[in-house]
Amino acid sequence: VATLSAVDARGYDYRLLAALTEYGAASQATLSRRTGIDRSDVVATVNDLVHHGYAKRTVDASDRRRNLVTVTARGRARYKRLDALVLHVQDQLLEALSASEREVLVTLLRRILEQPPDETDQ
Amino acid sequence: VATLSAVDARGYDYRLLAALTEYGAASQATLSRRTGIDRSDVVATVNDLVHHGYAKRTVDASDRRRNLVTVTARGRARYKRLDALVLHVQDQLLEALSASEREVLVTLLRRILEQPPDETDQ
DNA sequence: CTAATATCAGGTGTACTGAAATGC
DNA sequence: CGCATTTCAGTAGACCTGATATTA
Repeated sequence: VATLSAVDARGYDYRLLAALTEYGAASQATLSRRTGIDRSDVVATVNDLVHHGYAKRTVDASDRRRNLVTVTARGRARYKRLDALVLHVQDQLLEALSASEREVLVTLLRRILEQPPDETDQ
Repeated sequence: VATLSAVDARGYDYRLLAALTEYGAASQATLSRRTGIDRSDVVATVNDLVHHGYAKRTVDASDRRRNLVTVTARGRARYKRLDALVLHVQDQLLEALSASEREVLVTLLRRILEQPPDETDQ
């Protein structure tokens, strides 16, 4: 987090750029679903990415409601830079754990996250 | 988090009440250090606790800079209620893990947290 | 004078809600 | 018509940065 702000980026930027370069161009609603970022926040973040030249916004010809968001070459370079930073931070954070311990940790956390949400409140 | 808001409490309330009932009365600066909550936010949260009758604020006679914060009987009852809620939520969250798995998880996370912070930035 | 304390005013990133306009 | 998409305006809690006044 602090590392991202040092290069003037936020979590939303990184997550959107990651979705764009890993999964390809998509409409904003699709990006929202892929990243878990709220639609409203996708709008603001894409505004920012476009403004910095990291992405392009074009109307989808086959469905003119949609804005197709495409990553630019600059955006891809930006993502590579951010991703390297994030990986480096993760490595530092997990340096107290061995490789097999990290696997155990990920497995346990995944089990928690993949738990069906509780529906007791009704 | 959502559970706390259902009873009109926030994380800061819970953490301060916990520190007060577990460690006893203290000055606001001490509470800040014990809970990791910023001094500014301690002020606002104590305001709220006092307003609801969960805590008392009195000037420390031996050092008049200090405000001694004391938990009231109401505050202790409040904490018991919140603590029960939190424990229940934790249990739900971790229900996918066995008791020994939970121990492993806690051990791994503790190792990460007890890591000396990185001082690469100079 | 230096240091600690309490307080206030404000800013930021994350997350969400509600409503409007447009197009399928 | 219902439905999806985009956009804007606003709210909320967590977290943090100063600056100020008081007292040790």
